[in-house]
Amino acid sequence: MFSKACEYGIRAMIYIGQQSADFGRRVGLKDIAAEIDSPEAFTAKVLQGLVRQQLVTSVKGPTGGFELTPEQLRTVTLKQIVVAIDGPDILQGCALGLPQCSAKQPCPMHFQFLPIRDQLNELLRTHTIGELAGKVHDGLAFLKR
Amino acid sequence: MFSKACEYGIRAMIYIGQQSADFGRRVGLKDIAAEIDSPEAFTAKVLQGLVRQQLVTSVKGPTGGFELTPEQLRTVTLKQIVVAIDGPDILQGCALGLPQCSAKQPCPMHFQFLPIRDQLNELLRTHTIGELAGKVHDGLAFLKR
DNA sequence: CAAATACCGGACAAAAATGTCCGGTAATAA
DNA sequence: TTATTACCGGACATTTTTGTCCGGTATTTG
Repeated sequence: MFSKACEYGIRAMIYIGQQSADFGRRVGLKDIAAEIDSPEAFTAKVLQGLVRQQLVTSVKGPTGGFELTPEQLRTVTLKQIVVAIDGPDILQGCALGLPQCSAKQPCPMHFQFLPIRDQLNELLRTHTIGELAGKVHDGLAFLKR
Repeated sequence: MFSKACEYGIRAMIYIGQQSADFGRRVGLKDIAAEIDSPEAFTAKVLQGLVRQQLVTSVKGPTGGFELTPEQLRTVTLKQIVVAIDGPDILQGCALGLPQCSAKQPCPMHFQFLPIRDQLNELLRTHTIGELAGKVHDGLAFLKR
């Protein structure tokens, strides 16, 4: 479904979000990688990209690390993260890989897939990092194991 | 969503099915690759795997090629093809890549993703190659461009 | 200011996916 | 029987994804 990079990116963002929301605390790479069970250097690369797109904030030096501002917690959605890392293909590409697939020139699965993809779009569009972080805070969801 | 191998495999199967159903005609690799716009040698590899799993039938020599028996047309589903090529992960794996993700130990997206994945499962499980080939035959769907 | 910390960025490495080539084998047709 | 056809299988090549390493830079603390 999603690439490894995207899985790590989402998990990292939720963890950072949870720490920012609960304790107003920045978290370092080592901490993140340990908490979401991901390779540290690779996760760093993914987060660097998200920083460039301003979906998460980073601070260098001692006491530095990654954090989500209250606005980022409230406004950054799963969709933004997925598109930033994997591109828009999963949200709009043809299931059978046809370069041109539309209602006028559909692949054999087009009309069956459409509602499913629409729901996926809706799911990613309507869930913010802050909301998902809340579930982790409440012990209702987990980021590893 | 699906790998390239899987996209080619599904498209090839539908094309073979359409030719088998409409004309009782075997189709060769060159023909298939041209009709579904895929790399010939790579498509061969994918089909070889499907032959081994007996989802499609092949015959060597002159007048040889690939065909789908009436029974294969009626019984082979998209799900069988997808699982044969990409494995079962997309139908059961966690969206965030957690090795253990369940209702008891859910990832933050678990309960939102479940209905979408269930629908995908249902879609793949209930559509046969024969049915999809029929759409191509009727000019209601296409396999390239 | 100096030292330590932690992200940044680019180069590099390994693994997986994608794609190609070619000799071998089975089947058909003349 | 012999030549031809077309799939089979393995080796090989390329590209993409995944993952690592290390020096550079910005920031904080003493």
